[in-house]
Amino acid sequence: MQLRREFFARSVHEVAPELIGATLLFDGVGGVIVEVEAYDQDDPASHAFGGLTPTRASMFGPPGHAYVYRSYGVHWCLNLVCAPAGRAEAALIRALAPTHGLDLMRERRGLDRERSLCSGPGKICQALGITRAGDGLPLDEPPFELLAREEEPPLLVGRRIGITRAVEKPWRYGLAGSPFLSRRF
DNA sequence: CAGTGGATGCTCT
DNA sequence: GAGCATCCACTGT
Repeated sequence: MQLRREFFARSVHEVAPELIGATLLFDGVGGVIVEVEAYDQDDPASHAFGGLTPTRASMFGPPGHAYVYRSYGVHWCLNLVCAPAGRAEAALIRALAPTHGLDLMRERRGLDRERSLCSGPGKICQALGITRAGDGLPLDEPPFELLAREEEPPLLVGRRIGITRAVEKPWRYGLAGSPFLSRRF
């Protein structure tokens, strides 16, 4: 079942754990979300912290859309904007279990093992072909497709990765037992 | 398997 | 000019 835009119009702290197990596709290529992180505007590690800038505009809403940013000048990273009205919050998609379009992913990522096709936010965008052109697009229309999970999966919770501020917040969620995580919890 | 360091280029001060 | 919500290759066990 397709996730509707209203699904994302809640706090990221509610939505992010519910994204684990959902299926994310871009132009028909993608897989099951196995790792996400939550960021909100009161969080010093967040792009929303410190206010609106042109490249970060998508993070400030409306919810149910993509926020794509460039990381370390090299990689693209995908967020799903999840926020109640007036808030700037988003879930960073950190890892997928690949299910759709594996050949295309391998081609885009090089001669990679299935395990490392989508085990990191930069890897996901490379494998799915997501660039700045995807920034601001609605998540309930092509090229995006988001399918709800059928059952509630066993969750892992831990500290976020790769940040220097607010490192103590337990806002990283993962699918327990998945071999496709970007790092172990 | 864990830890380290370089590449990379854009954004904001 | 500093600082990155990263990745990969390389090292050492």
